Amino acid sequence: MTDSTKPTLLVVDGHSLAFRAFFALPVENFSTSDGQHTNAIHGFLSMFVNLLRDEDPTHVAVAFDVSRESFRTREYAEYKGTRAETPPEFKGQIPLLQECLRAMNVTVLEKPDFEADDILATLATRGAEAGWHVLVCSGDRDTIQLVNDDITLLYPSVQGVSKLKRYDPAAVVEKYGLPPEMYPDIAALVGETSDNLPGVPKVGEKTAVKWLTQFGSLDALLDGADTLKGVVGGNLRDHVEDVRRNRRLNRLLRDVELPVALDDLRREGADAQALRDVFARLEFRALLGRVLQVTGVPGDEAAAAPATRAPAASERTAPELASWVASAEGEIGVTLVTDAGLPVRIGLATAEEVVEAGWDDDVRDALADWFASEAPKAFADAKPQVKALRRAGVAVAGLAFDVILAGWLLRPSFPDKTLAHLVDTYLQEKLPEADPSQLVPEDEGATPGQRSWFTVRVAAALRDALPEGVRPVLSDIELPTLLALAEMELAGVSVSHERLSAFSDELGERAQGLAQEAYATIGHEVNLGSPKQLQEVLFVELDLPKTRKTKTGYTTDAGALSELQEKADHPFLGLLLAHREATKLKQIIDGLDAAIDADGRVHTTYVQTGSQTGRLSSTDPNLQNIPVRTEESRRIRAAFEVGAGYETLMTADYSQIEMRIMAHLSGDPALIEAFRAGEDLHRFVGARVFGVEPQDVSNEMRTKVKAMSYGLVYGLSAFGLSKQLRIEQSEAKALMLEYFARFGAVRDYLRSSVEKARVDGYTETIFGRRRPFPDLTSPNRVLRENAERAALNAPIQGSAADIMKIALFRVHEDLAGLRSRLLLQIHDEIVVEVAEGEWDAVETIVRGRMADAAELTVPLDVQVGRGDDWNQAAH
DNA sequence: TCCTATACGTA
DNA sequence: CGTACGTATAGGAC
Repeated sequence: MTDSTKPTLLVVDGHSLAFRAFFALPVENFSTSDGQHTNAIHGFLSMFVNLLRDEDPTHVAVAFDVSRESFRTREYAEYKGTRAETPPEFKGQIPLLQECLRAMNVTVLEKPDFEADDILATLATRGAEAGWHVLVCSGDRDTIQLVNDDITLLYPSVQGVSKLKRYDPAAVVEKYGLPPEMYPDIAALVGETSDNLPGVPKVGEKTAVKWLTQFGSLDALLDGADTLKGVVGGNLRDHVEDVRRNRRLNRLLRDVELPVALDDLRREGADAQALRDVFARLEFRALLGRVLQVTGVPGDEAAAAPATRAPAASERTAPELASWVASAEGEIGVTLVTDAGLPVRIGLATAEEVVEAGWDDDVRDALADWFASEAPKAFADAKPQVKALRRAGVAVAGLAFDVILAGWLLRPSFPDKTLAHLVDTYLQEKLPEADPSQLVPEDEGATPGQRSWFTVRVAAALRDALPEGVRPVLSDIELPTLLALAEMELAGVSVSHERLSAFSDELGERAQGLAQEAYATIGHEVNLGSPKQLQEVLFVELDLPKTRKTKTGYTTDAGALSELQEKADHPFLGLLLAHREATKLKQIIDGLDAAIDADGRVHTTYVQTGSQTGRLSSTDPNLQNIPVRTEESRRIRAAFEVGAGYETLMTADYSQIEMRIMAHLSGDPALIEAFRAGEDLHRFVGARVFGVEPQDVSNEMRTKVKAMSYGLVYGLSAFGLSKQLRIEQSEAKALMLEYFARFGAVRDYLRSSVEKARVDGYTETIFGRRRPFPDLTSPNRVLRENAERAALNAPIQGSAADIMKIALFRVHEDLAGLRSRLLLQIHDEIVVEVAEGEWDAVETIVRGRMADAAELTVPLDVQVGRGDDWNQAAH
């Protein structure tokens, strides 16, 4: 039927179809983990890819309304006046949808003062004039007027956006009894409630069609209105002007000036990288494949951007490498290929030249001095490479740049931390990567030397991209910290398998017993580790009161179970909680035990780019969440022992560092006084808030203000405070009011810091580390309020992280002449393994470097502990 | 074998 | 309806 030689143009009304999708898909099934709604985006894209697949257009455009205001509202202020306020959950999705479409390389059009349908009408008309097939996809009935032999309308049916009804001229005649160009005449007579265009009373589609058929045209009908009889005839005569106005307003403009020519709308392959990025943010997984399939321009490999051709790597001997690094100008990119943690090959590069060599003792000896020198070196993820060099006996200095760290500083929220991504983003080039699906790769990946070549060039681009104030965060905090972390990971911490396994066995037996007892109370066995099965037992079999809802039912978390015990105690609950506690501890112990290396030590990996605030994270295993709160759980910490050849462990932690930063940033005189006086913070605050003498602050008062103080840093609400303290919301509110009355500058600071972030688009720590917060201006309330709390916390948590990093690398540097060494960092605490006879020297260094890490208006208090194991050392 | 949801450990 | 993380398990999708 269709002439396949003709181009096919598809034009889509993005707004109206996304809006339909918004109501068609349940919002609770389509939102990201941080609360961004995505139902309209998902629904639209799903329909859109089906359209691309089924219709296979050669040219595509999607048009959007800019706002409600248009030339139509200027002519008739009530136009669309009855429409309810656009839901904010929908509004926020439009820019994201447009971002998706742009990533698909689909032309997105919008023009102030015009509606999307005018753009569709213009493009459709121009397409038809060019002799093309045109498909118009819109949820607005007014577009029926566009239908002719060349233009087909695809209109979403009542069932939803996935089913589109095709309107060609015959279909329009069949449905309305008149040709498409006369549809606006019908609409003008009947009126359009959704556009707030009243029609002629008592005139519906039937009457309108009858009249128009009878008179042949709307003009003829209006001219001959006098001849019509009855009430409806009178109504028409009374509303002639309304009809004329309706007809003027529902005529779509076909000559809107647009910044594109038809040829610009040619379909292109998607920008796969950009698409992956935005879909990752939207947490769309299944959709990615579908979109790539229809937009990938199958069979046309050239459509994918060709990988950048790096200079060929030149193989060098050890002496050649030594002279090459000695004579090379400027920064040298370094890439070390490692195997089992040891170097096997090295590639070096400047922006001009690439050299490589297999790693052997000669190469090591030839490069050792250069590595140990201040000669500037750039890496992509230096830490594992520095560790490999250290294992090979090579010292590293002159660490001038790490592109992965720099990329993270610029966009701490971005999950893809690879050189390939940075090459794409900052050089607009493609890093050659071997296709893992090819057995015999046609295009080889970049060699290590070539990766170094990309690294130095990305480093240059990132230096330009890093704001002035952020550069010192990289050079003066992150890079020195990296060297300290490499050594700490290599050192590891001695953990006693004996202590762990004894405890594990004990807990295993206890858990067994508790499980049996629990089964007895309900008369059958159940998997106590399965929330799903527990829900069945608790809320169906035992018919206990329902707890807080989750996606899949009702929560069985510890807090909810404790509350359940108060309401309707059942022996099963206590046994379940005890079982949970025992199995949780056992699980942590077994994981830790499995992580003990042949050297009897546990070597964690600190992920320097692992947080959005500047903190470190710790993995494989995570040593930053070893239990400490209960007496029993501290037996795990007791398994972390001083290693052979060392005298003791030292722990040093900052006390109340976040509140001190709060005092510094807010300049609150009362809070500053509290810290300068050096008394118990919560007692001091409690005295002020409750209007008593410090010695008269009761435990209850202290608990309350302590929760309040900590909560402040997280953006706690009266609701949250009341829940945590198990007090009435009104009491929590009163407590907050009293707190802020005494510490007003704290409130002022918190308010103004969020406001500043809203204006700037990011927050900043004391040392200039930034974190972007685009959601502070989101119309989506959940998203915006989440961003507000995170923005409140970021400068405080981030400044604390900065301070600890500065202290950490300075301690590391000062320990250089001693045998004692840093082992662990747990956010506000460090653990040092102290060698025989070095305690006093180490204590001086640690106390000094930690206290002096930052110059605040309040002192930084450091607590030091000593012991044979981590638990003892904590006291 | 993957991913998601739930639960829970730390600062 | 309190920020920042990592890990284990169950259970369903593939």
